[in-house]
Amino acid sequence: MCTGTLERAVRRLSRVHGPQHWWPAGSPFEMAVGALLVQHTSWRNAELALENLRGATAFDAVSVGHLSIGNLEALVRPSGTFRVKARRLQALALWWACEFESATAVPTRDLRATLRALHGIGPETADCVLLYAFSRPMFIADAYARRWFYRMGLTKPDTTYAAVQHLGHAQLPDDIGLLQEAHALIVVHNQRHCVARHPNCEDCTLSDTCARVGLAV
DNA sequence: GGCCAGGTGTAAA
DNA sequence: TTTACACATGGC
Repeated sequence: MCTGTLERAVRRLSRVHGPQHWWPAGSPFEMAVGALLVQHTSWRNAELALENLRGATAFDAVSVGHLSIGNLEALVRPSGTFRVKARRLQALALWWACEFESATAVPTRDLRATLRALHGIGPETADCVLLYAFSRPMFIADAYARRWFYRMGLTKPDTTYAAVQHLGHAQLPDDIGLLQEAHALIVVHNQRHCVARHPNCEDCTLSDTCARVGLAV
């Protein structure tokens, strides 16, 4: 693949779908909580839980971290897997309350390892927190990015998260804004195409717009 | 009623 | 090391 091809593809996504401006939040902590609550659910459901937290607390790490598990479960319930997420959220909030200030000075690689060591923070959530809450240049190699890379002929179906991420970093500049938009655009692009849900469906076709500009889905 | 949505941890093979 | 499964709500 020629250097710049992927960057051009991302810019085409931006022209087709428009600027996304993820992640809507009032603070880095709120962004991190959003990344946790959106795990395996829609943003709509995560937002319902975020609204509950805004209504019940000042939405800072100390007050959220000191809520009981029972209270947290009730508040995050709309985001699904609420018993699991309540515990993950408590762990994140308690860490954040103690470590956020010093974490801002920690090198990205080390900070990622620290986040990954927290309960319930896997590779994708860690990278979302790094990219949106800590403004670190991370390419998020989620399922959508992996499918998109595969459909562009860049990877195989079983290419690992780490390998897709490495390719993303190799082909895209360390531009925070571009990487933030790239993640959002890749998600939106996939969600707007039937083929994303039915990869083997003969009836699924690209939208006229995307086909015209040569975008893979 | 079934499928899908901005994953992760755990346990068995 | 890989695979299977549990976790669970809300919209369509």
